[in-house]
Amino acid sequence: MREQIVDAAFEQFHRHGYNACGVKLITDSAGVPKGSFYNHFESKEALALVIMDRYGETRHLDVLRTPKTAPLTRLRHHFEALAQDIADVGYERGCVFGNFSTEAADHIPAIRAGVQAAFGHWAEAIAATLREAQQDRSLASTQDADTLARFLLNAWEGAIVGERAAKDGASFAAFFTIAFETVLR
Amino acid sequence: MREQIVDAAFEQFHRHGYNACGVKLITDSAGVPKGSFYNHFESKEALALVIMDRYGETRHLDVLRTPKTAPLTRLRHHFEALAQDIADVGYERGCVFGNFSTEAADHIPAIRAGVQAAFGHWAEAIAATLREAQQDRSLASTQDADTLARFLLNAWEGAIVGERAAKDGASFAAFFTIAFETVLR
DNA sequence: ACCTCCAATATGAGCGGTCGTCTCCGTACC
DNA sequence: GGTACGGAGACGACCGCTCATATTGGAGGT
Repeated sequence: MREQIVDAAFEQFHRHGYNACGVKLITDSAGVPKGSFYNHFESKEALALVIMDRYGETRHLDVLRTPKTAPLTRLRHHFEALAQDIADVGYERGCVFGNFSTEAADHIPAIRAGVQAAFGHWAEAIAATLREAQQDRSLASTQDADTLARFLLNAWEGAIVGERAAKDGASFAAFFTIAFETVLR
Repeated sequence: MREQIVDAAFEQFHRHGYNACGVKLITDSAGVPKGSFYNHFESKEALALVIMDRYGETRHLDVLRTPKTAPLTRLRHHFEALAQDIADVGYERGCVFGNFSTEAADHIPAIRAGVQAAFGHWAEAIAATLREAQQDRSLASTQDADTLARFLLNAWEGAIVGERAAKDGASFAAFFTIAFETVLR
């Protein structure tokens, strides 16, 4: 039953964000009674932290570590997988980390810490890939890998924000064009 | 009194976003009774549209049109002004457009349309500046100016998302470094 | 094999509070 | 006298959360 709640919360937090997603919405879509929620989670906030961990495991970070593929190709595949996930649902939901950062980071310290850690791990995985590319000369840029990684991650999150308003794929297309043809060369 | 409500809503929407900002919070911080709200606005949603217009006028787009300054310098001043606004309040609030896009674009069509239009005007102002720079050869990049503009705008919005979690200025710094040293050259 | 008992979980009613919105009446001004 | 606004309060719905009451399942004793 706990697993049903987590599965449903994963979907609903992803779709509606933190504030617009009530406990009742989660339990209803999980098919469990509302009263059962607090048998398994201390609070909605605590559930959100669990969901962030779970969500992090689906961010295709494994693609960045695929052996025998060129680093920049892996990076492209990484973002393509993320883009496909969002395009598949008609650009109708954002990134859980971005949602939580925008909605809750300012007034819920634990959520802010969770988002910060998630972005940190993600940026580090990208930076490691970029360092590989710099070492094998496939990336000529001498910009600091951590700075590049943070910039790319943020540019991606912003592309999601833009796509949620436009829903036409243009922001994602601009990201791939500029990131891989100009930033990463 | 209408003006008081608009001023307060400008501040509160900016700080808390759409969902976490109630009508009572707005009227309280405006110092007007809650009952007066609907004498001046059809709904909270209608107020949000007014606020988006007002907010657009404070986005320092005028800086992009300052005469006798090099186009890329104007662009840098534009983003520096935006960054200063956010740094001044301890990175404790986002961009109204980004907030609304994340929180409300999916389920409130009028808000989505407003955000889309706002991002469109903003991107066009940046693109015009970039075209100027391409024509006077201060920008060597042959990438399409509209694509570049959309990418930069989204990268900026993403930097705000990252900064709201980290609050250390690193995302803004990465934006200025990569955008002006790598993307725009 | 069977009963007893206890801890853990299931469950929905309901807590105090807030949500966006509306009603109603008093007042002010043309 | 009519229209527009000021302002108190309350509407039904929902918020996150609690609690008293069922229901369950397995351990321990005989």
